[in-house]
Amino acid sequence: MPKAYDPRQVEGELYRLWEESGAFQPRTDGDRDPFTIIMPPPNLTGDLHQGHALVVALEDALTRWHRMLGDSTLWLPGVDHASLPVNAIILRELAKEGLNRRDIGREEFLRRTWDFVNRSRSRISEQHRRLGASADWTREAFTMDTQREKAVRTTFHNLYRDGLIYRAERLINWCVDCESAISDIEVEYEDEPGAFWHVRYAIVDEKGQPTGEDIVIATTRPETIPADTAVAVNPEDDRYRRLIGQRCIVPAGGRIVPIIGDSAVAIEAGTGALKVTPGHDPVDFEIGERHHLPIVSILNLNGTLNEGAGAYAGLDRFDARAKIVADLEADGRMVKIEPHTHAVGHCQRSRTIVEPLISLQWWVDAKTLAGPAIEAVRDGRIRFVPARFERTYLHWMENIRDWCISRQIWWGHRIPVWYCDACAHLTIAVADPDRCEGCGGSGIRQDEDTLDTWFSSGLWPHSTLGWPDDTEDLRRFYPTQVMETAYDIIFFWVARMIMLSLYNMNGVIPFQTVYLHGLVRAPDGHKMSKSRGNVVDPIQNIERYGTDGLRFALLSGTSPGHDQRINDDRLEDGRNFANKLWNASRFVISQMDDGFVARRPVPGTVTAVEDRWILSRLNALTTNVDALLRDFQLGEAARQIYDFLWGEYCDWYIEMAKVRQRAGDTTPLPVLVHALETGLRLLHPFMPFVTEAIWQNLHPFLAPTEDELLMLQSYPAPEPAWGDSPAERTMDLAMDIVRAVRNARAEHNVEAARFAETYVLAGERSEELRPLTEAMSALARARPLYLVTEASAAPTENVASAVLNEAQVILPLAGLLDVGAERGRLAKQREEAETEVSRLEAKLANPAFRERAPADVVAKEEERLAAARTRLQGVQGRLASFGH
RNA sequence: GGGCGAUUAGCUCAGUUGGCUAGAGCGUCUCGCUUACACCGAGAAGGUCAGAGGUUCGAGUCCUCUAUCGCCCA
Repeated sequence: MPKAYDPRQVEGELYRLWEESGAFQPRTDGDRDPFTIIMPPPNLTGDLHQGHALVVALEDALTRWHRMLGDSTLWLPGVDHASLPVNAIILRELAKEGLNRRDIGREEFLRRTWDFVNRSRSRISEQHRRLGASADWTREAFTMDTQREKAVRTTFHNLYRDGLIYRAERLINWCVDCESAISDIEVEYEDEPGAFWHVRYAIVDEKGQPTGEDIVIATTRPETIPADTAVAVNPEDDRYRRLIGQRCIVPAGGRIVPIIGDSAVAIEAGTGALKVTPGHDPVDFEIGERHHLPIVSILNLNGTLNEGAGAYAGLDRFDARAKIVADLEADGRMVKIEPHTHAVGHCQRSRTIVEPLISLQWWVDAKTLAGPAIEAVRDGRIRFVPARFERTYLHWMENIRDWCISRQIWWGHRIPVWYCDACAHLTIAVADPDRCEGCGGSGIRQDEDTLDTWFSSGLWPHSTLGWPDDTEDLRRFYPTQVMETAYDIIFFWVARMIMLSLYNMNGVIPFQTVYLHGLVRAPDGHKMSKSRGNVVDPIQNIERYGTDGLRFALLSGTSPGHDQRINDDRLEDGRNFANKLWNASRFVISQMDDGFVARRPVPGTVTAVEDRWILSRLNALTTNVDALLRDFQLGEAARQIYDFLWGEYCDWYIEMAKVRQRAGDTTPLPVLVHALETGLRLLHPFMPFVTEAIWQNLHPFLAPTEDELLMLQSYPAPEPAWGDSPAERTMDLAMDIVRAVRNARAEHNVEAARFAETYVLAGERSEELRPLTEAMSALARARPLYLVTEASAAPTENVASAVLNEAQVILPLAGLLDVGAERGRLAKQREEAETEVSRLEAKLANPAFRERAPADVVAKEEERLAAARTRLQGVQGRLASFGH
């Protein structure tokens, strides 16, 4: 084994070994519980980012853990066709050649897109492998492959049949840049500085002649004035109530419109009078419906104004605004322009301003589908981790609006609807039809539009398993156990998977637990994004720190639902941990000759205190990790394994074992091996490569195993028989003594290399410490080390000392003793002991505490007080020798 | 406007049924004999747990309010 762990030497080869062994595929032998995670499919737009790395780290950890528990474990990977983003990329490429999609036609456009997609797929799959993902690649799914297309068409067909999909002309969100409708949740509102333009509308009499009176409205969108079909005021508003029923002139275009009363008008906003534009505003659309107002549409799909805008036709929407404002000012119709910040809707993808307009689109009746989806979470069949996201989910579900699913782009699932030239019948089919289902005519045309990508990813938990076919996988692995994803796609994805899965799967939930992780942010706390230019490529991190270093950094910093920052320090720590483990293992392995087989220690036969201690600690760790993982606390589990391996196993146990081995005692070896091997198994789900690499080196010295891979060994289970609190108590004391000696030496500047005579005064606890004399002596560089029971057996002059609760450490330093420093040390120790004694005395003197606190807590505090008093007494004794 | 989250050592963060004398990594300072490891070892310094009230024998942990930052929804 090389002196330093080099991830590049082992990762690629180990991954091949794992994958070729077939271990990524679920084992179905025996009586195994299924454990399934369907991977959230990454977009095919580019490379994986740190968020994906976190997804892999978490899901792979859960997967490997369950595989080691012996479950029939399936982690099913896949990718998402991401219609709008991919479409945008292809359009951009075309634009470089001076082309648009209509120049090349649908077929050529799709050919180019598939080309891009295939390249992108293989890159993403390679990146997943670099991350160590133990996913079953034989089952990899793609939202656009034939099986998933069948699922999409079947779902569409059934929803239409049940009246849950319909086509209607409604107000939609139009993205000028994407040239498509988008759904409500793809619109992001941002506060932007704008203005309230106060515009004077002339009131007219029955003949349409101006009465000379005006009504002043305030609008944030003057360019929509030509589409006004009313002016509305609140009927409670005394200023305007008398005007209700009268009419006024729209100052651009000259249309005469009614003044209506509607309680949706906010009295205090603007002037309290609202122009009503049902064709271009959702609130106005509703007002229009209540008052049966005509709808005027003045926008073309490319963002220019149409002939409905009269003189402004042909102008771009932003130019039109400027022109209309200028004209109103010229006409004296502009009363004032008041700066005003308001929320402006942007397309999530293109960031351009979204235009509400009337359009004929396909819709899903989300309200109906939401019912069972709400129930499944309310009654606990599906639970969220962390639980607070249940409220987020429920609130959204309870206020859900119908979902616009048609997109006016070519990349995606083409809507499986065929219109007939001869009759009005719509043919909705899974397989392409060649004639109209209604009249049998052959003149049929498929709908030009495609479906929202989320419609296909909404089927993911069952479509990936083969639905609508009645497959073995579907029967075995549905419902899945865990859906692990980011909290920012609860509405986009989680909610829709629940709705569509319940619908398609006869009310059976898609997953039991929704585990939501936070965002991975840049070191400065900002969101990583391409536009910010602060995206870090996880593959670069892997090159520098190894996959395990990256994974450990991500996992140890994670706690459910919370964002985390990732920086080089954290990655370095992960890399260092891998190296530390590598070297500890190198040491252990170097202790064994060829042909040696480490027997597994058996509880009751292990006698050395330090052996009993490390095995007891190991059992405590195993017990904690088991509970933490069951509770999805992966970060805490990772940290505890780290603390055990580095802080207890390496720093103390190995060092103590060396002492015995140097004396020719070989008994620590099986314990060294067992604790290490168990630690490797515990850590494997978090750091798969380094643990497997070490295990492969360790394997020859282990009792034969059925499988030759660490990834297929069993996960350590708690073994209460290893619990040994007497050994822990003894070791705690021994470690305290060693620390106290080291501390005293350091403060008196005793040369590190020098062995110094040391007395340990431990009273009745001396006997249990005696077997550790040599260990303490070596670790504290205390030689000779006298373990004494009586204070009289130790010198008192010219000594440095430390007083612990149950022992004292005395170092005769003669000429080396810094008297001033020693006085200071002792005074500090006294102060600490005094504070502790008085704190505990006060607590125990409180009758309420004795009455109400549990007996074990009271007993513990009493013990502490007794110990603190002994300690104080000891320090005072020490100080006395200095004449205090 | 409504909801949620965060605020703990110089920095990044743990601390999940209230018992903590508040921890870790990094950074800082001191010292490094010891062939597993300098991607290391030993020691040290460093915190009124955002603020104010409250509940409780006991609050970093529960409740109320306030402040700052962030996110979601309207």
